[in-house]
Amino acid sequence: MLDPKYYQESFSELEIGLKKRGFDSKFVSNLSEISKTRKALIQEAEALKSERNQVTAKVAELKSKAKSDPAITKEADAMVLRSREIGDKIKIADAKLKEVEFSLKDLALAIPNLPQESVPVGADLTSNKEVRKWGAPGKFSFEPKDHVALGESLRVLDFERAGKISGARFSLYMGSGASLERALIQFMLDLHTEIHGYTEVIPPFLVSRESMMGTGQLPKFEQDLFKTSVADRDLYLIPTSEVPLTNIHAREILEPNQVPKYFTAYSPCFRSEAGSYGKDTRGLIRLHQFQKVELVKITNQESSLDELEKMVSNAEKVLQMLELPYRVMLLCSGDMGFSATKTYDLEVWLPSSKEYREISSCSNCGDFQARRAEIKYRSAAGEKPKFAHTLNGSGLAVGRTFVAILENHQTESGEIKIPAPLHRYLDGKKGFKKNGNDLYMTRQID
RNA sequence: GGAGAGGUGGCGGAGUGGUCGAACGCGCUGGUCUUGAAAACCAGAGUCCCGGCAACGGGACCGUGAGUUCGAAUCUCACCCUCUCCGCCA
Repeated sequence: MLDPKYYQESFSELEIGLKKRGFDSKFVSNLSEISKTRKALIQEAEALKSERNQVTAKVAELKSKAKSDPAITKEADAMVLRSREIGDKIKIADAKLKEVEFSLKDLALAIPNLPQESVPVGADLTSNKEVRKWGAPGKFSFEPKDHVALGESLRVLDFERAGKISGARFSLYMGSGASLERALIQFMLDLHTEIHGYTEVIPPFLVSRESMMGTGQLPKFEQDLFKTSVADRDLYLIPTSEVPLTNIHAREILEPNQVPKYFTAYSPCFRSEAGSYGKDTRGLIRLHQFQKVELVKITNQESSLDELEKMVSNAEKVLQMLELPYRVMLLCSGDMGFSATKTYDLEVWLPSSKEYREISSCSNCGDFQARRAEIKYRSAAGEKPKFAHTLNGSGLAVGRTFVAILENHQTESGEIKIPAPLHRYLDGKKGFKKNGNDLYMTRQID
């Protein structure tokens, strides 16, 4: 949610910002109209309430000294009648106000965050800017296979049987494949907690509608989510653990020494992928359920841009240690998610398709989510609370990291060379073989 | 699933129809005293909204929502949450 001052005072600013995100100006004029109506109704209702409060106080005073004095009793009765009249008017005014506030809130919740100054303006991904590149795509003396071919021949991925169990867009990791996925999770969590200073969390994977509102998945993107309705309860499967992590401090005021907060969590993520029929139907790239290690920060208003840079480098560190070539993209205004004010994507090199694919997305949401979820902090003891800034990023998408490792570290014989930082998690495990200082994932017998 | 108890300010805890944004205690902030600290004493301090350059004025908020009433923290109803006991369960 944006600062209401945008649609109460700074219409032009809002209009410019929303235009960058592809909204037309009719929306803004509608918003400012309703906002004016709201203010007028508040003033009307509050004037009435003020009057009633005065009358009511008078009634109390008269009654306390009335005893059986008929003159005073009569005056009090008159006051009661007057108050009743005002009360009726208040009811009408409040009802009107409530209606207007509902429609205002509806509109306000549908407005995306505005892009930060440094964000390039553009309608789609063609306007994204490459910020830097790390590593060079590997040279293969043979035709590199894609992860599906590799995974199936190694007997570590089984999409056919996953389909039998749950339908399209699900995966089954078997044996050393499952071990590798779990090792990646462990490696990422250890790196972020031990080196980067994040606190590990195991959050709920089902969340309330309110939490989804807080981070901006709802009300606009209901069709992207899986919902469960059991015993009169509506819960949503998390599309990312950004949702529970960011909501940890919802409706709280954090004290000065509590900010910034760094959280990391492993979680499965559930997405309906409605509207992406026919896109990435093969392999682990786009699934209804995938694993992710998430990074979330709750910061003060001054440092969030710096914190975003740090978060990006935290995610980059994972790719560097796993020796996976990647590039960093600064997303343009039209390609950013709903809640973001600035987003960097990390894209990893996939030799089979000879392209960079998104493996992490790190966003600064400014105070956009904090307004929705009511996350505040004091910059010093006794200071007025301010809205915090929230950031989130993948650190990394585990399934896609699995893909990148298979594809980038494959050998001619179809085995996978395991990067050194993963050895401590996999050395000696079934399905892996040692050769000198190197460790390889080998073909399994099924 | 069955039975019961309860949700009040940062915390503890009063308040059962009017002057209650809410006693009291702790904690917090500022001051006096002190070489400094502690103690003692004095003062202050919530959040949101509306108007105002501001000082300030007004409105709302005692789990949430509706209702009764001239007037609700207090009465009624619904919902949510927490806790205790029994049952079941990883």
